[in-house]
Formats: sequence, C-alpha cells, structure tokens
Amino acid sequence: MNIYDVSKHAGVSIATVSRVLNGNPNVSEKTREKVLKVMDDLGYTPNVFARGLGLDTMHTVGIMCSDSSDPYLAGAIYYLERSLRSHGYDSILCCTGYDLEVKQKYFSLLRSKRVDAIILAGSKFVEMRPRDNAYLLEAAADLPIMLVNGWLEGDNIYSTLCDDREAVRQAVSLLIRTGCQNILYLYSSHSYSGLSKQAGYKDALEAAGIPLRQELIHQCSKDAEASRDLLLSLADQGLVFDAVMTSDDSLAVGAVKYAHARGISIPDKLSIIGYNNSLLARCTDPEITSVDSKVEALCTATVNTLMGVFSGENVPSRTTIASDLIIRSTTKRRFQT
Amino acid sequence: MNIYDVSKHAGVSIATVSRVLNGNPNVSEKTREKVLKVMDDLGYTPNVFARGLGLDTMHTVGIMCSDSSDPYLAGAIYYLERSLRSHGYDSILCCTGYDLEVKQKYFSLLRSKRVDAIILAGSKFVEMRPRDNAYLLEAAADLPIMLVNGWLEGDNIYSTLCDDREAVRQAVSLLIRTGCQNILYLYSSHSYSGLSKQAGYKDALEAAGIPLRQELIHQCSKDAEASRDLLLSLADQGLVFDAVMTSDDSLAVGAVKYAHARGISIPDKLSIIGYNNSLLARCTDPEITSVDSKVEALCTATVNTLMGVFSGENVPSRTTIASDLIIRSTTKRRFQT
DNA sequence: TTGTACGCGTTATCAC
DNA sequence: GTGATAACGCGTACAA
Repeated sequence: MNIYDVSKHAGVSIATVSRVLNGNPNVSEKTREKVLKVMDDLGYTPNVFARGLGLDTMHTVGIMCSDSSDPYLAGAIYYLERSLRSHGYDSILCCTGYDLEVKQKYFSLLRSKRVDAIILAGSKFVEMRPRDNAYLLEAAADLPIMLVNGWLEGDNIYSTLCDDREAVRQAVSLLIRTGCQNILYLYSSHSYSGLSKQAGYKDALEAAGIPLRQELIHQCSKDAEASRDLLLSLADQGLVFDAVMTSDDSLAVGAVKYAHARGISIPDKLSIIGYNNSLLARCTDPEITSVDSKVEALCTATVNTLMGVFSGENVPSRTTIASDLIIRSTTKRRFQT
Repeated sequence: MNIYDVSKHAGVSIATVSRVLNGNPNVSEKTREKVLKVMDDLGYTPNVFARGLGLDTMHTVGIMCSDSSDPYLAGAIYYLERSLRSHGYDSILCCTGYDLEVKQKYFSLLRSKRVDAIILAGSKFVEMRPRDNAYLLEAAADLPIMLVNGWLEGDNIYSTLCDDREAVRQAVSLLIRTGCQNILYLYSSHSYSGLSKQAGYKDALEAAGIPLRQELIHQCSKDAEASRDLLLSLADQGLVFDAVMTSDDSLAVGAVKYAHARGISIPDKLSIIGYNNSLLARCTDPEITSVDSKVEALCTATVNTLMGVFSGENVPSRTTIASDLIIRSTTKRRFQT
C-alpha cells in the first residue's frame, strides 16, 4: 500500500497524489476529491520513513532528563510532550541518570536518530567545567539545543529558566518579615539553578542586614529522610534555627518530619518553605508553603521558542519566567512574631 | 556524508561498508579496519531514515499513558524507557488524557509512525464496552500491543499485571487480624485493576466471615484533599470505621489528613493502608503502610515479553506479578487489638 | 571476499 | 494542472 497503488487506482500520477497529500494548491478540485476518495477506500497512510528520508526530518525531538520519575521532571516531561505534540512533533524520551559519560553517550545516540532538536530537561545537564559541555556546543551546530531550567551560552542553544534567585529571595524575605532570624538553607545540587537559589538566600539576608553564617547552609540528598536526619543531627550539635528554606519540596517534607519528631510546633517555633510546589507539599500536616516554579509555563515557553527557531524567527536565547510563592501553613502570617 | 563517501575514501564498494556497518563476518579483517578508520575520520553516522525505509522499522516503540506526571505512571515510564533502551529500542511517549476519542486518535497517530509495538501503560486503556476496545484488537493484527497493568484478551495482545486482588486481600486481612472491624474501602477507578482490588477487599471480608456493607465502599477522585473531605463528610453522617483501605497512596494521604483534622490517633483508632508504595506514602507522619505493586518488575517483564514477541518466541499472553505489603506506621502490629 | 544493481516510498524539479 | 523522473541513503540478492 503505497503512493503508486493510490496513483493507479485514481488514474493519476504519483506526483499528483503527493500534491494532494501535501495540500499543494496546484490540483483541480475534481482530481483532489478523486484521489482523497481512493486514499480513504484503500486506507492509505504515507510511509513516514520514506518521507523522513526525503525531507531529512521525522518531526521528532529528543527529550533528555536524568530521572523521569522525579516529580518535578515528570511534570516537565508531561508538559513538554503535550506541547510538542500540539505542534505536530513526537517526543523521544531518554532518561540518562547523572553520570556525564552516560549522558554524553545517550546524547550522541539521540543525535544519530536525527531528531530535529534536543531538549535537556532539568538543571543537571550543564557541568561546572566548560570542557565538559563542549559536546553540547558542538552539537548545536547541527540542531537546536533547548535547556529547561538550565543555562548555557552558545550559538543555537536556548535556555528557559525560572527566576530561582528572585524566588528564593522573596521566600526568605517572607521568613524574615515574619520574625525568623536563624534561617537554615538546605539544598541538594550545585547546578546553575541550585547556585541561583543559594544566591537568592544570600540576597535576602543581605537586604535585611542579617549576617551570612556558613553553618546555616547545608547540602543534603534530595530525600525526606536524609533531610530529617540531617536536621536532627544539626539540632543535636546545638545549632539553633527557627526556619528552614529548602531547594526542593522533599527536603521540606524532611523538615516537617524533623519538627514532628522533636515536637516542635510549626510554624510558631519553626517555619518551613519548600520548592517546586509539588504534590509532596500538600501531603504533610501542616501543608507546606512552597515556591511554584511554574513548570508548565517553562515547558510551553521552551517549546514555543523551539518552534520559533524552526521557523527561522529571531528568538531570544534566554527566557526567564517569574515564580509564585504559594503560602500554606508552614509559615507565619506576615508581620507576626 | 553517506555510505558512498565512506566507500570512496576507503576504496571499497558501498556493499562492503554496509557489511562492516552491520557486523557481517564476510569481510577481511584488513578491509574492516580500513573502513572503520575512514568512518571514524569522517565522523560518519548511518542515516536512520534510509535504514528504516529499507527495513521498515526504526526500532522504536510507542508508550501511551493517560498522564505521565502521575507518580505511578511516571515510574512506569521511567522503567519502560530504561528497559527498552537497554534492548536498543527508542521510546516515543504519548500522553493521552482520559478521553476515549483522544486515546484512539493518538493511538492511530502512533501507528502511522510505524512504531514496532505500542505499550499501554496503566489500567485506563481497556474500556468497559467491548466495542470500545475494537480498535486495539484490529491494530494487534499489525503490531504487538502490550498492556501494563491492564488486561485485554486478543491475538498479539499481551498483558502484564500485578496481582491486585491478592494484594488487597492480604492487606485487608492484616487489618482484620489486627482487630479492625469496620474497614472502609476507598477507590478511584473502575478499571480492570480497580475492580480486582475491590474483589480482593471482598475476598478478605468473606474469608473472615465479616458481612460486606456497601456503605463502607466509596469512590473518590485520586486526590488527597478529596479523600480527606469525603471521610470528613462520611464521619459527619455518622458512619463508623476503624480502618481505611485505599486503591492509591494519595487517597491514603487524605485519610491521614482526616485523622489529623479530627484528632484521631493512628493506628490505634484508625488504621490506613495505601497502594503503590509511592513517595507519598513516606511523606506523612506517621508514614503509610502501602502495597508495593512492583512497577519496576512489571515494566521489565513487559519489555522482556515484547522482546520475546519480536524474536518469534512463544511468550505467555498474560503474566502476573506478586505484590509486597510494606508495613509502616499506619497499621497496628499483628494480633494486637 | 568483494562489487553491481535494484528496491524501499516519498518529495522535488522539471517539462508539458 | 499534470506527469515523468531524479534524488534521498541504505540493505541485499546476485554476480564475479
């Protein structure tokens, strides 16, 4: 069942069939209808491989992410796929894990599949050492590289990010305004996004004239239990804190667990703010105040930019999206003490 | 940069290049090395479109799911993709939502992309009315259809499921053994999986000689708040219950919230069991006893079966995987009252 | 062991 | 408005 069969049955040439197929206006209404009827009767579907061979594209983009079961990334993938499909593009998913070599291997695998673009979802694809990103710069000569919540400068590389720095600055400012003085900062990653958040924490302290204390800043693996245990041990060591700002909801969940374990009342004695406004933030009692990092907006903006690139428009290489602070019950009402 | 360029530079024919490319043993070691060197120098990558055209496959399978951001499905997609990739297959993701027409539309879209198989992840793809599944039966004539935690009988259709019925039976038996008498059952869906779970609930009651009471069985949308509110209103109506068995962790989270809202102590006055053993089960205080439905095993078994189908082996059309009950703190220790 | 020639199903470029 | 025909790049009988 191919274009030749259709052309024979319709008594026209394959060129005409192709024209009908692609909406070329240079076909008389009469022939168009005739051809369409035959296609329908025969249940003809054009062969995408042949089309891909001719056009050198199958309207497919690669989506890479470190772990698609992470709630944040799962959301991102959902919105990316949906948005791409609405523009007629398929998504090839590729979960890479966190190892650089593996990431590079899968990246070139994806390139060899001749996808039209590669979207890197999450902030884990930009390495600290510039030479470790060289492969991205090189690849960008052939196809657009889109970063979702990551940032890398280069030709044909486009970044869409949440303004994490400002988001954390606002969140920490709220903590300060509501009377917190010793604000612990828990983070899990040194990615661009991770560093931005930490900068926001410092911004807020500085604006309030509160001295920065390194002993209040701690790294912790992205896991509620790890976070709870870390807080328990910090408290045991005599560290005093009346608020915890975290770089991820899972860490905030751990903070809630810590407070419960020690019988500390939230938010009176301990305020907590999470990040990403995921499902997790609404699972605990009390529910967690969290930064909505606007995944959906981030993803649709990424896809829109990509479509702009495809159609040769002059699109910005960097797009920033503002966050929202969703106030729930782990923070005090404003100006309270 | 194609096979001709390589053949010219290496001074051999394209056939030889192709043989080298595909590991055909009928090439002298000398020529093989020569060709490999040229490929490397030129940075040659075979064109997958051309290859796909000739072989009528691009080693790609379609994964359909209703919502890839649902924690359970996100996990399934992660494991499916990983397993498929380990076998050299790419995954095209397609999130369909819950509307039958949309599912059908995307299904045929995926077929027109000539994927080698379609995996339906989650129990939402088998409809109640047989004629609504006709499109799957038809399609199975052309390509294998794999159901992950769904069941449909038909040629070239393969189902891999968790033994949900037995899982819930065991869970409810535990509740009974630990002294619970009035066990509420909360579920969200009437899918095959949903019905199996409910049957397990009935099995356990029957085995213990406890009469089944319809007023203890309630449907609720898969959302913690909805579940909490439902329980609050049931309690207000005077319904008495000392345990809640749920078909999903999110509903169990709602039950915990209900208990907190009413000051009911867990598990003394209220036992709770969730399903899927997701992240959510470990976010609450106390952490939730939950059925581990073995997503990873389910997914790798699905992919293994699929590989068997591809290689013409005689594989079972239905594979069942046993669950585990992960006991945490929302259930009493055994034989306690 | 190696090379030639053709098929795969489109799209695009001509000429009419 | 329509039709022939040449790409597109690979796999593979078949011939040598």
